[in-house]
Amino acid sequence: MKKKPVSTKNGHVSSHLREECKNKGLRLTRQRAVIIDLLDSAEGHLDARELLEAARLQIPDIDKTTVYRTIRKLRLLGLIDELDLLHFQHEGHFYEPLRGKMHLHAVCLGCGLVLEPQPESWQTVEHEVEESTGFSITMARVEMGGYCPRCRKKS
Amino acid sequence: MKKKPVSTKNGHVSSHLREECKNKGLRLTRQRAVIIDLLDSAEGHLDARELLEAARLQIPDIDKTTVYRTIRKLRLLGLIDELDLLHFQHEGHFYEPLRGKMHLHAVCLGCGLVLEPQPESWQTVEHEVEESTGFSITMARVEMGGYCPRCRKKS
DNA sequence: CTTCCTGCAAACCTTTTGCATGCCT
DNA sequence: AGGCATGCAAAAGGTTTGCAGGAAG
Repeated sequence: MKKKPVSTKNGHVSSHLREECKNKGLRLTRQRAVIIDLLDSAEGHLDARELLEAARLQIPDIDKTTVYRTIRKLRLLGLIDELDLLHFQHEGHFYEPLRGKMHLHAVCLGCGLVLEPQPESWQTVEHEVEESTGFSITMARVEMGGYCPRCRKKS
Repeated sequence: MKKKPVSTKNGHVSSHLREECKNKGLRLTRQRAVIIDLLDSAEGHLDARELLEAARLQIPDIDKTTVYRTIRKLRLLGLIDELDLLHFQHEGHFYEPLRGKMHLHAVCLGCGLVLEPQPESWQTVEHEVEESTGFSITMARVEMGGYCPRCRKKS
């Protein structure tokens, strides 16, 4: 019954992240290639443990340390983003390739389904905040909790 | 991050959170009363450690376990919210009394300043998401990263 | 008086670090 | 060749759990 968060997004097969890494001068080892490809093609959101398990299928001896160090590098280069997904049934973090400045996740508190709509009206919110605070916003993470149509009917 | 638990108003005898606890049948012990009042009157955002230290000033022998257990109870009752504040220079969580359905925090990535504007346009985003996903949104957490006017000038 | 709460210690989980070896460029 | 990356072990937070004694209603 415990579902892990599921996303609707489809991963691209062509490795966008690999290119980025080369450009940024990151050494492309076998381990990194595998991790990068997993992130790039994952259907849902992966946490460190899942990433490790998936990588082990291809490199049985890969260590969690390598996973964490790779994640960190990619994060510092601004290539992936770290999510909490409201810590719904989960303590750690999830990772996904960074595709824009704003990330919105709508999490169903009933079943864990995760959708990623892109509301046009977001720009307005961002501008309004920049005006009222004087901040220059460089990134934003929006996590909404609620109930999907199916879970709403059950209750 | 230098948000210190500045509890300005001395312990109000009847706080909002205290009432809620009684209504929900939570036993009001000395330890809980202190923790609740700290959360209710805190100016910044408190994490578990700060909460413990502040509580120790009033109950020297209070244990971190009690703090965590109280936080959890309050969270499950929907009385407080748990924040990550983008994990800026910090791994753990922050807590604050739940005052509305949407919480927005703008974090300065230069100095850690946190503001909480309330953009009117938010409602539009929420409606747009509800329409496009079919979700019924019950809560939302928005965390923005950027640079405050002062930090922008330094660079 | 019963139930729920507390303190203490220890366990747990996720993430980081130190160090010697190994691999990419 | 040289420097960055890896694996292993161990540490470092943050948070939770087991248990016996204690307080709240």
